[in-house]
Amino acid sequence: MDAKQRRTTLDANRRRRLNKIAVITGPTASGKTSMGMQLAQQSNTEIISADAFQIYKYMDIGTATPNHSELKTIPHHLINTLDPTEPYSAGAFVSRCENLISEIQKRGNTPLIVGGTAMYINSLVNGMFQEPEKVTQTKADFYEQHKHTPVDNLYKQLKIVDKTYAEKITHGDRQKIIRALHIFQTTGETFTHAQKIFHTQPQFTYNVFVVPNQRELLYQKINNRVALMFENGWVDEVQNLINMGYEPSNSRGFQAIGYTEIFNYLQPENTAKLQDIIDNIATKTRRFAKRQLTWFRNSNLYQTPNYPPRR
RNA sequence: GCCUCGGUAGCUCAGUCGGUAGAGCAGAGGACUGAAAAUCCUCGUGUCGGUGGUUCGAUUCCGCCCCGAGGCA
Repeated sequence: MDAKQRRTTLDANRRRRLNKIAVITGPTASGKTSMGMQLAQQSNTEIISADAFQIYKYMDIGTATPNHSELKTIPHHLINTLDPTEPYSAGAFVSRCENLISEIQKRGNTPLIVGGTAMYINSLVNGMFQEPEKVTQTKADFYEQHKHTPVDNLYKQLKIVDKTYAEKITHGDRQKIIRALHIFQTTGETFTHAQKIFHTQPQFTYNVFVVPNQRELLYQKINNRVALMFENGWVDEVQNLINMGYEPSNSRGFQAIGYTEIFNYLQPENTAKLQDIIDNIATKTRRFAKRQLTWFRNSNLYQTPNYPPRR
């Protein structure tokens, strides 16, 4: 390689580095939104949400969707666009997100990805298992079919067809076991192997930043924020969803922490006190944050100076 | 003042016919390839209220004291 060639390679590398798309993530209530807003002020930035539930309409308070003025100041994508009954997933996120990035760059603007759904970010940055059509189509049926099969049986089956994956997950994890079995049945490939052959490459490169935080402070912020959500009318928001015909049985949106709890609270046969519901939701949110922290801590994907703190 | 019942893990409580103790919840650690705010795995947490006595040995039995709840006055 001569000097000139070396220089062009270097330039290309530098360009690639400069072109890296920034991702801001962190546990719930860590301040991702406001940090994203601050960063976005600097140039023509458009924010893409990497969040599994802010994408739904009519679910703003409990999902901590950015408020009206924030949405007005900076263009946001993948927020308030799906009906609560519609499915959403890592794959759906990645394809939408990659399309949006291209569009934004074509406009000459800078995309900024903000969100706390670690699996979505992982999938975006590392690529993911591209589920074949036939898998998607037959999924619901297969899951329904095995709804009542004892997990032990399912796990035994999985151990026979795909020992590697069986050992990777845990014996009670019905959700993952069924998925692996279903993929084996429809594609004829073990999930372990299928993950390799159907793996998609990411279209862009990214710099992922984790908002630093301290555990105790974070838990305090969560407790305060949950209380605030109730003050801001979270119960009314859920009542409104019910009035529109949305409920846990027909809407994926209800998988977001708190919504089903409040739904149950609003049922006529409910006997629980509101304060207990609030405490319960705060606990679930803390546990969720803890899982997020585990993810950020143990993946080489996430980099922020002095992060992660051990405790 | 007297009587009764309690005081054991961060919380709610079980238990030890005397050999220094568990459950649930909270908490901690971990896994994760199209449900991921989902789903799942692992793990402890202690002056057994204080103090004296009996005993080889007391959280357990006895006395006194402190704290809480109820009752009688």
